[in-house]
Amino acid sequence: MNSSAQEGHPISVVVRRTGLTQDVLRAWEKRYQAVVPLRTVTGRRLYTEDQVSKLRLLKQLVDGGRRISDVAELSLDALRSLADQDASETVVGLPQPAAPRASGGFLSSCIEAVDRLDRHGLEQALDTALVALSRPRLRSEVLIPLIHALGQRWQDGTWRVVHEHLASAVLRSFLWSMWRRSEPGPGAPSLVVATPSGQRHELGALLAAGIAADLGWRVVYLGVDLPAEEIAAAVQASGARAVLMSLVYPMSDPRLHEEIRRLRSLVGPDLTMVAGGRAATACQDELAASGIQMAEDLETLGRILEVENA
Amino acid sequence: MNSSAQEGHPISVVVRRTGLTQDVLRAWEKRYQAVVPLRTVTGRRLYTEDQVSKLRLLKQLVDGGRRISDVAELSLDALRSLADQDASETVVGLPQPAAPRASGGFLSSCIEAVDRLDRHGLEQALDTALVALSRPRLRSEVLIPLIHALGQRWQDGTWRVVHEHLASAVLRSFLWSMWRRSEPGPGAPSLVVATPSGQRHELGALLAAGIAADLGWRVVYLGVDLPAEEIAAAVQASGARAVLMSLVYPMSDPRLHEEIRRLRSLVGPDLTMVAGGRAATACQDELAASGIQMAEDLETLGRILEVENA
DNA sequence: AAATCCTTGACAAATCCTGGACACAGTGTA
DNA sequence: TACACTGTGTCCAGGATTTGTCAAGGATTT
Repeated sequence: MNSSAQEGHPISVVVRRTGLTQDVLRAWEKRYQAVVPLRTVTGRRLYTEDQVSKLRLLKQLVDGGRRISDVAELSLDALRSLADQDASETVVGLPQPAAPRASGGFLSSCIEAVDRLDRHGLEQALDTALVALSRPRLRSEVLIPLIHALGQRWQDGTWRVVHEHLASAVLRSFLWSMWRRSEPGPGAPSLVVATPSGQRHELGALLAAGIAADLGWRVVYLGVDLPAEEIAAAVQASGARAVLMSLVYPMSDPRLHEEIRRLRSLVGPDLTMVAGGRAATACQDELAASGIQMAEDLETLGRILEVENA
Repeated sequence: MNSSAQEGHPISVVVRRTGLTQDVLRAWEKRYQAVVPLRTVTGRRLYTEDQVSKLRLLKQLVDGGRRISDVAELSLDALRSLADQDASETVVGLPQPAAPRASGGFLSSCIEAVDRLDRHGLEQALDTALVALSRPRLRSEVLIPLIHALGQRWQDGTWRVVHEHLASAVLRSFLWSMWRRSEPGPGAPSLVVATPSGQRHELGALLAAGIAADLGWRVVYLGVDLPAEEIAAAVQASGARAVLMSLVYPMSDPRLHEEIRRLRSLVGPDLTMVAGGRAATACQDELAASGIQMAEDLETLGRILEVENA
């Protein structure tokens, strides 16, 4: 899966991706055995991907007010459900409905809920999937298929506009809350996420924002349909190191090309720019001409972001 | 409840989430055993989720004029029914007791965060206001002024489109999460919330949806910019007893009347329809002609919803 | 040679604890 | 009316624990 995961990450990478300092990392290891990384023969730490996830979760909980000594030794799963519980702060959690075993079950209960225009049901289905699945799997096996289903059934007339609207509203809020709590450390590089003028589809951008946040970026999320000048201004104001654009719909828009070119000239030739989404693959060549990297799928996106972060 | 109730919350978290001070927390524990948290081996308090809820309720009741010594030892259920009772009384009864704290500070920290394009800061400011203020006050003293400020500063050029986008995204998610968890009882009537074709402004609709949910409606939230046919279909599918529309921008749209009329004819003359928002007050007469009730402000909206619910 | 990483030990800022005192508003009593 | 009592939120002092950070001295990697 991940080429670099084979050897494990050195401590500096973990620092960047978690927002914790080296000292804290070592202190948590020594004092609570929060994570105990492997070592090279010469004693240097090598962290696995899972350990990085655990550390991110720990930081999230600690930032939320938990004591490190209380949560350090919990398992990854326990941490996830705790984090989820904290996320719904204000409320006494309702009993969790039984979790379907296969992830296909999650997807179909989502779809059925949309079918019934059952907002609450959809949210519950997503929530159960959230605690049951790892985030990459949640994205690739539930969220993305659901978004596709949305477009599909809207096109073939199975679903009305209301279905689409309702599901979008729920998904938007859900995707947002997946990353809103993650706060990267002070050294983390910033990334502006937006869609350019004419592009109205928000879910892809939110999905990408979540992935970036998971990888340790400080995400400046702008939303959809923004003129090049606005994006450039945000890049400037936030000192971003990269811009990420999601291009989905409409597929081919004459203005799109022009917008991209303008954006490139506004931000200068050195800024990293990445594009993903169906419409991006369609005009791959033009994008490449403006020095924009392509992310065909989520793994590619993850890989690009990881490289750029380093 | 969560069976793996894991570790509890340290006192600082409870302070943040209940709005009580550490001193009060300890005093209530020592003097009335209102809640008796577990302790770590070194004697630090660990509160469970249930205890936090109980403390919340206690504070609510005490703020409403009850004596802590009278309510401290009641069970969670008893407290809840008491709180319900109190709530229904204040609606009929005298005006609210004097405002405990100035809420202007919340608003200005929100605005400053938007100024800095600081998503996280804005979310934090809103979260603080959420625990400190009652929901009606939160809405009328923070959220609505903030939405107005948004429009204002966008118009006069103080803020760019990015500011507006960023703030909208945060607010949308915040407003949504204010009511998404509320689960109406089995008998609760349904209410469709949407904005008709041409109306793109979502925040008002979300605000209204929250109020309705607080009043016990089962809210079917459809989002913005929906043709009359779609709204009608949703009414049908969900068996809604009423439709609520938020009309904000654009102020006067020739299509609007037509849409409204069409919607009325599609759903039949008996369905309750309510409209609110700036654009609604502008074309009051036309709306009345279609048998639509006006909600000039949030209190009016609340009153209408309460009557219709009965 | 510069950058990265390691360990150990120590420090200081936060956080939390207890017991006790105090101020103030009602409330009942002389 | 004056006075004492009670309930309650707040404050303080003194002490313990928790936790992030730093420095020193040395090894490894680039």
